[in-house]
Amino acid sequence: MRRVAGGAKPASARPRPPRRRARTASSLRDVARLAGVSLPTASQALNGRARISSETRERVRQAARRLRYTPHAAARRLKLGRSNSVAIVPGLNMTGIFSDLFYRAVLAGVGSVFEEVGCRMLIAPPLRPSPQTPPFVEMAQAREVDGILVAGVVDARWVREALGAGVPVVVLDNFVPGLAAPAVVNDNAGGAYAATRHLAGLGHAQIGFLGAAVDYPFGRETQAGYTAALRDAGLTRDPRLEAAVPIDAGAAFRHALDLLAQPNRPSAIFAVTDMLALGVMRAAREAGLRIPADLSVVGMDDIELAATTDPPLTTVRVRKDVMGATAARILLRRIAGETGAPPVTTIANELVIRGTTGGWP
Amino acid sequence: MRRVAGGAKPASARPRPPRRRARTASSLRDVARLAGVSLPTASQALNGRARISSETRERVRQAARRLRYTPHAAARRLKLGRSNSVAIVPGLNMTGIFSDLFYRAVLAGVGSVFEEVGCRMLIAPPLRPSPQTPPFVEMAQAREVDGILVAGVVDARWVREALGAGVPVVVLDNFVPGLAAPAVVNDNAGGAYAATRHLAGLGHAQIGFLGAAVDYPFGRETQAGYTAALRDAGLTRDPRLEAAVPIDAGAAFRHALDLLAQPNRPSAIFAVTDMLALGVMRAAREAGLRIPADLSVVGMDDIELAATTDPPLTTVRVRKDVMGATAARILLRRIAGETGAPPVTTIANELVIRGTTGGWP
DNA sequence: AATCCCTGTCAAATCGGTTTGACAAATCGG
DNA sequence: CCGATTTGTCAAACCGATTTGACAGGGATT
Repeated sequence: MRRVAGGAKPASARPRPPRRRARTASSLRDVARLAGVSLPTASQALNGRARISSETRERVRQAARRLRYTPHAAARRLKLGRSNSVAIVPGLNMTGIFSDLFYRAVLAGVGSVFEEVGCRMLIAPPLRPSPQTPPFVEMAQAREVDGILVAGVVDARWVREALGAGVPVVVLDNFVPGLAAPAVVNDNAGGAYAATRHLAGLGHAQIGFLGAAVDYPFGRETQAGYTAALRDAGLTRDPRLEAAVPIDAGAAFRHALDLLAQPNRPSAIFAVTDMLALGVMRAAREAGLRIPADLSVVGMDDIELAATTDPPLTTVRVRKDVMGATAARILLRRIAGETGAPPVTTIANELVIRGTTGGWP
Repeated sequence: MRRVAGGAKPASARPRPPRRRARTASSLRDVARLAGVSLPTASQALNGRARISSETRERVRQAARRLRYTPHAAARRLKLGRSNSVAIVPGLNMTGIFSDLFYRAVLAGVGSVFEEVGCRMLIAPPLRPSPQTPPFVEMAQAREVDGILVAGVVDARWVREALGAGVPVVVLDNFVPGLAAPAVVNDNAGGAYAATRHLAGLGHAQIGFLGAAVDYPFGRETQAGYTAALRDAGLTRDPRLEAAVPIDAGAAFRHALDLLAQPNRPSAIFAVTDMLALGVMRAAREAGLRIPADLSVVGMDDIELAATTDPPLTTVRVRKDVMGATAARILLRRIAGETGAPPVTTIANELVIRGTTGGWP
């Protein structure tokens, strides 16, 4: 190859120029130099409790301030062995960390706690029903995070893998028996029971149930609460009044239309989430039924929306923020080395009576 | 103090036992040892393109697999100078990263891009109107993240500070002129224009406007679009038909009641966000007006909710996911060193005509 | 005056990787 | 058969901090 005078940029051939860094942040070394002390002395002056004369300490502090010194995060992490951050893992039943009205509120509670203690929150890619190792496990193995908070349904196998890497895990809204990770759950059964008892107390005898698939604990627990309430109220179950649907207002709408089209239609419906209850309300409008005169509706969750529907929705308020904050605090304790957390913490909820429930007949 | 025999746990006095690590993850050194090669050879075999015999490479790979080796995140970051992660900063106008219907959709778009390239998302604590240095600036100075994505309103001063630390910044939904950080915004003026023209085209002459405070660009831009559309349609502005309100359905409800109580009430209202439009719809019900027969309503954003109201809301669809994804891609390019991004990227939106708008009279 | 104990500072090791350059062995061309 | 090149491996330096232990100098004690 002919070399053009001046060089056809043999960039890779000659030793690369040291590429002066864009605007290199100052390191502890710079601070030490400016303060006229050695590097370890500067370190001690800034955060050590070692024997440093107050005069030196002040000099180092000023130098650090002048240079806008902030310790390099990765360097500290490497040396200290802590990353001061946790991973938030959206579970299999979440559509996405930012796309779920329920978990969003839970995570607000989580966030407030971690923010308070200065712990970073890393949003892990949402779980997928694939046999591949999910990213959060690799994050654990890479010690990228000090702890992991899983929100929702997760394959126990991966949790064990993460625990095996020595990183504590707390599971939100999903108790897996036998797992060495504490869980924080809502009292789903209790909530369903309270909602159903409320309707029975108003005189309803035909109480419909719009539940979730029973292959998730949530589906089973709400089902159980509903059934127990019927029994305690002296009512008999009628399978024609019950349906299991995906958690989706559209699906609820269609199933509710079916329920309401029956000759022996329910006079009240308990839907296990507010989104489902919204679908029921839409179906009632469609069927020409007035709420609550012709049909009572109770939801569960108390998403913000619930208070502004027409009429406002009676619902079981799930303490989403408390769930989140509790899980966060448990995780922080685990990270700190404490082990004495109960395997499950159940958060009680509260019936909020608004405008969609009324007496019958 | 009397010491009880057996000791009142002088825990802090005696040297803590070395606390053997829970189950120490394997390091590259272990892999090298198992494979019978030196440490740098193992490194090269796993990810270098250097001259390693394929036999050795395979041996190292197997050893790594056997030991479930995952490189220590902090160590790589320190050496490579990249953290492979970005900070998401909730702006001043966000109630919280998880509590805002609009930004939530934007961030879903952001997330999909970063997830695809394996870039971690760190949720920075939300900005507060305080003079203190916000955490995201420290994250930049600590090189904790490679880039910063600010969602919403932010003090230009802090953005400059972060840029000064050499960390690229992209601002979402808020263009600050003169800032060396590219912005991605919605065409607010265009959307307001389209909405207003739509109403004018239906024959409405009294078009009300529920806007936002004009001290944010969003308020000014929508105001401008509304005004221009009136002018182009040959209508005259009437200040009694306009109101500026906080972005909040409750506030919209109250202001809309006032607008509708006037003798010369609007026959149509354009509200600059869907949440406001929901408030207007509630106010119309309260005032006994049917939609769209007595009052047409147009919103803006097209939050999920908009399609399920009764009747479904006509609105300006903001391409929230596109905004997010675009901003993410621009940031990635900035991180890679490219500088040729336009200072503002405006995302066009689209009028979605549903059931809340009708002809007049 | 000799010994001892503090006090304040710094040299050196470490965390777990990546990268450069040196070196020995193998291969090649003439 | 010799020098040049290529190939495969490893020693050493480095990223930016923290922490341990050594050391010099000054004051108190005997």
